Amino acid sequence: MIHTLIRKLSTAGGLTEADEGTLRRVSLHSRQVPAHQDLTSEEDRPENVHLVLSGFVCRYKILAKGQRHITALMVPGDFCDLHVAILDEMDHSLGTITPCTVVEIPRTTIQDLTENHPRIAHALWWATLVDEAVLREWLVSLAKREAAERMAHLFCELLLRLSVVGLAEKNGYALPFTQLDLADMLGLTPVHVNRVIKYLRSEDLIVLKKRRLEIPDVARLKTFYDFVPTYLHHTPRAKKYLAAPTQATNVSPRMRQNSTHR
Amino acid sequence: MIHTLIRKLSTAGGLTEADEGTLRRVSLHSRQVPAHQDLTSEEDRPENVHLVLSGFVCRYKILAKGQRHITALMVPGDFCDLHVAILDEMDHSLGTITPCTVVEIPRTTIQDLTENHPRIAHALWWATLVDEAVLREWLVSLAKREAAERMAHLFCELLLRLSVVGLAEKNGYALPFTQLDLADMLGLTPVHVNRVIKYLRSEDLIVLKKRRLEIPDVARLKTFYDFVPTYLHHTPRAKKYLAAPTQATNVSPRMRQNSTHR
DNA sequence: CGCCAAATACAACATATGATGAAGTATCGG
DNA sequence: CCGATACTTCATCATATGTTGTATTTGGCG
Repeated sequence: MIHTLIRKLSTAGGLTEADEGTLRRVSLHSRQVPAHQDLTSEEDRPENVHLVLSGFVCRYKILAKGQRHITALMVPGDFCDLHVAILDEMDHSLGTITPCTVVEIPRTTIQDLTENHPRIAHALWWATLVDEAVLREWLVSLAKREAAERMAHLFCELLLRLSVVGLAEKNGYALPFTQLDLADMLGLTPVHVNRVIKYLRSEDLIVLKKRRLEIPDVARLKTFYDFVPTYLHHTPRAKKYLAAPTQATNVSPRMRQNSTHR
Repeated sequence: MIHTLIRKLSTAGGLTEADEGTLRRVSLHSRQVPAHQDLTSEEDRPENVHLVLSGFVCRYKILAKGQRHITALMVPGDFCDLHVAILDEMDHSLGTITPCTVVEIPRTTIQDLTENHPRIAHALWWATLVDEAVLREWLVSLAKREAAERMAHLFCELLLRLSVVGLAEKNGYALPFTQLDLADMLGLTPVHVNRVIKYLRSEDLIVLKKRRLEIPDVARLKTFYDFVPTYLHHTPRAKKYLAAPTQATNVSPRMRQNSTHR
């Protein structure tokens, strides 16, 4: 189970076997959390860091009008809040989307890791920065990509991230989100999410049923929706999945944009 | 000049006079950079960290279609890339918006600071986390706030951030952006930025001329556009500026939204 | 098995924002 | 002081996405 963390951090660079042992030891005691439950909520001052071993966790904010927006997605192997202990209060919440297995690691343990295990410290730093890079990419998506592009982009990102921890096959993976969850990630209405899914299906760009996503031609999806995975900062090991585009067949121009300025 | 950094970091918590001296020494050698010039660009592997002493710097990405999106704004006292040395390559660029005074600090110096000056290290961590919090807030803005709200939110944020470093008066500050710059931050068209400015003016919410912004009634703007500054994690010292809402007068419903779901 | 709640699907209409183009108005170097 | 360039302003039209409401399907659970 903990393999996910180790697999992920290994892509960052060298961990020794001793390091891996340390990580295993630190995350022995996990607990199950049901779906739709908060791990921490706004204005908490959390003492523990959360590591996801299985399931999906999201970081979200609730606006004045009661709308939820999901600012980040944590998959197995991801830390949720490696950092936040430094700030006085949380400015967001963490909640499960699916049932999850989660490890709670005391701040002091993290401090020990960063002070006495330089390679682990470096790997944790790396993970934090990648998270931030993903956040920036989501920002750009919201700002400049239209709905279909945004959704395709998310699907490609997840394919890569899940591949790294062994949770995706060559062109498919379990996607346990409701359309409302997707709406709250993509900044769309549930209705429009439905429309876009319908469109992507009609173009044979995705097959989505029973909470499982298949991408028949990854390169095609990637090419047409401008997915450039550098921001994920993964090493070649993961790159084999979303490889160079084959020459792609065409996608009808509707639901795509070729405007010069947006 | 360097006071801006010290003022900002002091809001995070205690720096001793020795710490301040250290910071001053580290940032002695600044250089002038003209407007519209890159400090680093994508795919660089930068060796120096940039600290802004005067002027505005932005972090931006260029999309496949040539569009620019600005993901972050650095004002005097802000570091641009405290971190990025850990990743293999930059996934974005840094460019000046106005002429700037910038200090380039070698990575090794930063390492020394974080290893041998615990209070400074803590303050730098804090600054990094606040930057990330701002990024999340921008994400939410793009996802759920309509154009006018988004712009008002940005103006409020800048009032606070600039106040902290002594670059804003009680309800105004220099705003040296073109409408195109604003468009690239807010994820809007320049045309629409113009429309929104026109609207905010017509409601007497802002006075914007000669690259200077005045906010006649800060509380009113803040209230009607749902600005909650906790995400900036400023201590009471700064809070005096955007204080509790007085009872606010009304804003016409056009250009505002009261939908339940977006 | 069958019920109930939740999730999906779809249609019709409303609107915020984008696209384009063109006319004013600053700004700045020479 | 001039012209060139960039910026602002505005009008018109186009469209992606939101809104509302309802029907259908799915899935968990007694």
